[in-house]
Amino acid sequence: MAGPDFERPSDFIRDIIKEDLKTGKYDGRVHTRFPPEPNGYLHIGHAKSICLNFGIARDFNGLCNLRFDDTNPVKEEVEYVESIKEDVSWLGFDWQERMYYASDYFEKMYEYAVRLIETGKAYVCDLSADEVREYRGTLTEPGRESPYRNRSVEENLGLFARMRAGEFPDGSRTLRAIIDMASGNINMRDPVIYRILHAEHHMTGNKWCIYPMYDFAHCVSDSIERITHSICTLEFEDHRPLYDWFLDRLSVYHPRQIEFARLNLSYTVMSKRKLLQLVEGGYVGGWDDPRMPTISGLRRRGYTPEAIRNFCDRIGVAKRDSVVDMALLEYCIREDLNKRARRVMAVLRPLKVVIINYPEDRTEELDAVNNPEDPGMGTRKVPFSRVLYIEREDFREVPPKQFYRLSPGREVRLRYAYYITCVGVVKDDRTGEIAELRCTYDPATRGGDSPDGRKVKATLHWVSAAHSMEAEARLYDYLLLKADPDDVEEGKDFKSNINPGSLETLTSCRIEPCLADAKPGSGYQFERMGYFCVDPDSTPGKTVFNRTVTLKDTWAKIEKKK
RNA sequence: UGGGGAGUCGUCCAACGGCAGGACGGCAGACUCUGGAUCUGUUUAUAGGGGUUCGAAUCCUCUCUCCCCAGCCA
Repeated sequence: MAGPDFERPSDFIRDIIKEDLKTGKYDGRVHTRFPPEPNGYLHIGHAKSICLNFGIARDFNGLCNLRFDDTNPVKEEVEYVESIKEDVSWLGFDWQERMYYASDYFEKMYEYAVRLIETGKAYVCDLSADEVREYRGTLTEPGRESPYRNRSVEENLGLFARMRAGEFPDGSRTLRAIIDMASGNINMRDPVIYRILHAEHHMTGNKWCIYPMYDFAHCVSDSIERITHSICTLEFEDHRPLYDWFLDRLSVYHPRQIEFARLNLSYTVMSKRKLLQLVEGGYVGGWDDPRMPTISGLRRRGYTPEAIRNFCDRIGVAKRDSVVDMALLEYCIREDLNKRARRVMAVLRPLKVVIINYPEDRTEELDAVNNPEDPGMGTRKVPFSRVLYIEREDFREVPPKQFYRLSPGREVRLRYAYYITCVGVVKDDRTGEIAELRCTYDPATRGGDSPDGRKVKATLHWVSAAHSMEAEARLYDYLLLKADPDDVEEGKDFKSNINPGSLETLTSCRIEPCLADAKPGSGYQFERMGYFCVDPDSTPGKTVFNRTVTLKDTWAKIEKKK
């Protein structure tokens, strides 16, 4: 895969790896892994981790595994496994034959747990969940040792085997590590290694009724796969001593855990819990709603893998909490689409224009450039006739200062067509709304240039009324009104910041005939309006477009300032 | 008030004892058959106090602020 189109800066993780390579720590190997739990959809924050892990493997000639961290059967489903696989490969990464499940290692993990018991490092505890909590102590007070902590190895072995055999109900017993109930690090206060869960697992079915906890399963999985650098997010920093403790007591291959700051993006939310609230509360249409920061949402919105990868390269990797500006994500997709998207004319809010000096029965085919950034994309023919549509916002009966589009008496250019001058405004008798514009055209300006060299200040996009097709456009705006969605009044939550105008649906758009063959997923630039892509909701009768992102709009900015 | 982390332009990331730099955003201008794109200029930062040093964002020290941890979740 091609790298970014700018020099990728190093980062503290790559620096560590370079150092390890220099000292021969892992015999020159670099092996990472992306370890999602299949309990939800991937989002842009996961993309950061995917790009980091797979990117490091690529940069250092190493390998990156895809591993499903599926140790909690009550939350995990195959549906999520499928969507995660789709999203990772859509992003452009390839785990080759190395797709694993933590559940692949359940037998090995059981053996390792037995070994811990045998070496006096683990015990079966009969305390209930509530009691364990009570015994754990608090952030400032040490915990107390469980009364079951001193059971004999034989008794522990017997009890653990019976846990596996299904002799005990859920929650009645756990296997715990013997570490230090007075540790300032609460993770070290005899953490649970196995719990009893009589639940069907998406991979192992009913084979198991005890399941390992994350801290145990994760380090063991990394060790089994001979991962060199186990990269995770900051909240696991406290867990590193435990990660190291297990592998040290087990005397097995020991990867190095490195933590980095997760991605936060302004004007959106990233936690699975909040995303789920948006879906279940009906605030969005689903996990792949184009307003969602999920990979599937971004894909449907028209984002490309290239743009997302480039974004992940640009945001960098560090250990400090941060919030990346949504404007950077938008910059990345504009940058990508500007180079590749075919230009096309589409009128979102049509205003009828009659060219009164143009023959009624005439149609011309005008040449239009498909992408000025890439001449190789060629040209196309656009039909022109007496009755046209232009964008309603491109006409003002009383033009404000700095508005230099169409108004009575003013001349503008219709892109690739002619100069036209507005000579009349027809209004609806009842509503007073502008129903139609009367214009004249200058036949000498065919193609859009005037032989006498006179200038016009504006160029408008347009479509021929008779030749254009109807389409629907869905215009998206930020899902949340505030850059920090959690900035709310006392007693309220982020949902009070939901943007009621995050979706505007336009059903009477008029599009150029060349869009007749537009396929779902394909992206276009609607000249002057933004980048759009075809939504899967499209039917043969009506194409539905999602606005991926607007173009930078200087006029909109001027108007907003007033 | 326990433990673990982190503080650099508005935002994100660099600088690893030697001129605080880049990107995005903002502002201004040039150019333009997209008020797009492109190009140019510009704005603004080392949390605070002490110390070491010829020289400190970087080393030491004290202080302050922010984040994470009390699931049989990951």
